[in-house]
Amino acid sequence: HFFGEYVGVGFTASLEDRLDDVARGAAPWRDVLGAFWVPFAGEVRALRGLRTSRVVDVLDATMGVHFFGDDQDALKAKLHVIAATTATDADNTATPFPRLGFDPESLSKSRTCPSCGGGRLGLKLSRAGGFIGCSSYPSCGYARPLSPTTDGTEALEEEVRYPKVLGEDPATGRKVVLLRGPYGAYLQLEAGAQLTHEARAAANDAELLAAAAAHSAETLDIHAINEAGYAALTQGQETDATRPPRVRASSHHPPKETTTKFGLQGANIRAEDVTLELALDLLRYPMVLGLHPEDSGEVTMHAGPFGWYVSHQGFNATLPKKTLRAARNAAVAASRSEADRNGSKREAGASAFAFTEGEKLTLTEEEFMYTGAAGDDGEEDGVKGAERGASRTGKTGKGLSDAWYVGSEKGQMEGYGLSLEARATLLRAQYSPVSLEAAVEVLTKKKLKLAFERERSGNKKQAAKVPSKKRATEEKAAKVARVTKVDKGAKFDKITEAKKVKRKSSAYNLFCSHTRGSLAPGLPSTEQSKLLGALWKALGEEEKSKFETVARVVNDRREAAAAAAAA
DNA sequence: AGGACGGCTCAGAAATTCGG
DNA sequence: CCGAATTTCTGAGCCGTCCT
Repeated sequence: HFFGEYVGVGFTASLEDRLDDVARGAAPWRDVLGAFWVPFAGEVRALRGLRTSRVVDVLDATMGVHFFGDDQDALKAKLHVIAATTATDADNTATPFPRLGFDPESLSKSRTCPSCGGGRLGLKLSRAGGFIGCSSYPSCGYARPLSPTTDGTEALEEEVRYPKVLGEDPATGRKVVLLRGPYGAYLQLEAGAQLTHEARAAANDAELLAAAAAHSAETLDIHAINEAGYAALTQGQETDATRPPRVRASSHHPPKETTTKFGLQGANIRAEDVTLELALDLLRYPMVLGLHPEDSGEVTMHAGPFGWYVSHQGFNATLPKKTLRAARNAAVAASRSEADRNGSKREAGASAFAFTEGEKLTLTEEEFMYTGAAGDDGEEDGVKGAERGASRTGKTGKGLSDAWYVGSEKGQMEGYGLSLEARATLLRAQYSPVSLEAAVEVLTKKKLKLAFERERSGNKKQAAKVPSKKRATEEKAAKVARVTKVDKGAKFDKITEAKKVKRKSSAYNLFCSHTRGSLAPGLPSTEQSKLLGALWKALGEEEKSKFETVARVVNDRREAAAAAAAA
């Protein structure tokens, strides 16, 4: 519409012909390029005032048939409006190319905004590119990606509309919202209305009651504590062990009203899977797990862009998958036993989650859903497996998109998935906090590992300085043995285990370390190896026997040192 | 299978940047 | 200032080549 001539097939073909003329020497290149450039530059100048919004309008009109299924009549009507206003634009130099006003009624039905019902959908442009948005923006925030839909209805239902209000935190009444930031979806716990003094006092009293109950078996009257004073009540209670927790007046520390955020990307959660319950679970992080037994410093659990980790005194350690899985299973087991105690019906899905990958299990009717993942036989997704007469027993595993399923023994992914409710319960359990003990273990392990590495690199430097290489390796072996005694980490173990039993040095090995230094500096290691191999072969028997003698001595001493260290 | 070597990739975590 | 994304830095682990 703006450069019609230049995108035409004929234009390209004729320009190619003329360029061929230039190549043959039949036409001067200045004339050919000039014939193209002069009018082209003029058109570019003329369109300098063109607004992006106008281009978007025209794209909206012409592409509407693909995005919204606009009918041909609607398209014709719009093009008519474009033609009419283009003429007006040319005369109007003060405000060139004003925004087009399409007649919304001329547009197809699927243009109606599914969110507000009043606005019309259209092509919009953001920093990140094109998208489909509502004409009532900003009062209506509906948006969806630019993708062609045949009937529009199916795609719209799956779409998450931002901001999405998930609900309220029942404890505080603060709003829980799913938002979309520059880097993806994130959860936000809004700064709620300031609590009244009475509400704060009640909350504080409840907190104190809980603390008191945890400390002593007998229930304390919290109001009596406030009136009579802490000191009077604790008279006669001498030791730290019997002293109840410190009591502070409620009005002294009003709760902080800050918004809390949680990014979904790092936790690898899909926005459409987030329920209010899961959101509240996630917004508890960073969470205080407890106090470190050594120094009583807080141990906290966080979600970073790289995954879950625990922190203590500024020292971080990533939580291994094994630890997270253990936390999940513990949480599920706890909810199960609680349900059993209450005599109530077991929470749907709970029984399905107290498993580890590869375990055989039988699903209940509620948990079970046929997903039809394999062998498309025309069966509709979501049909209950029982209705299809399928077995509800199989091995658990993780399929595409990390969705849990129960499949046949051979893992053919017959597709006996978990119901949506069961899936939601599993998701929640997945983000259970780890125990303080587990966190401390992870932290301690990493500290030991770091200490081990520091010592090892320290020895390396020492070995470079001190001429006696043998002494350095002996020290290293001794330290490795020491660390191995206190730690049994997976990868860490591999290192220590490998180093503990030191392989014997061959005469060739000694020759290599002796000669390597005199090779040309900067020679690649593989080339060094080739050269050393050739040199070793070329070495006379007498020379070789010298290295063999040294090797015997070195190995004997190493053996003696290892025996001493073991004793 | 494993030791030696430097270079390389990968992953974890700290440091920095971004946006409201 | 805060939380999240991106960049930067560091160490682990692998590669390939020789011989035992």
